[in-house]
Amino acid sequence: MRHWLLKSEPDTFSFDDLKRRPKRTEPWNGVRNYQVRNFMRDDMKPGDLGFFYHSSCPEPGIPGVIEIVSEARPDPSALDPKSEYFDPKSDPDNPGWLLVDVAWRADFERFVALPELREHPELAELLILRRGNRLSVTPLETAEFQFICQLGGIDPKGLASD
DNA sequence: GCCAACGTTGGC
DNA sequence: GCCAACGTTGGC
Repeated sequence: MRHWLLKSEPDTFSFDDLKRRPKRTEPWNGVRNYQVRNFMRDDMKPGDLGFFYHSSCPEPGIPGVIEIVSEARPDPSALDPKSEYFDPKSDPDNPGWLLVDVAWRADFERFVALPELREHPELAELLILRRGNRLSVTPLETAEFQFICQLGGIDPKGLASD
């Protein structure tokens, strides 16, 4: 199983918004970066666990755990002229942009803020902490995933057995 | 609001 | 294919 960190601006779509969705699931649309598209297409699998990350907000950090619940599939917003994610160059017969469905999985007992992530040598390689990192989806090592779960006050083994 | 970093665009 | 200009991201 792979692990992922998905950024979202909470003013636009927060972890609580995800939790309130029907089936607590949301299509992760609007990805318009090829590297992230390729992660979704080639590496993400249903059952993968990851974190929701709040960015561009007063308190950036991780509120909890999400699960990837679909294979990659075409992102309809790329073809919708009314969508803010509309891509006029998209071809309906050859969808270039993809999405996966993402489900709420668990709240952290404690919110793990960005400065706390930076404190730990175990997380030094975390892509999200790299200066200038702009990818909205980044992979995590299993050890990093488990470590951050513990910072959040939950047992990663409890997630695996489900 | 500032600014560093990086992806994309487009002229050549 | 190069690369400068431009736009966006995101922490501070």
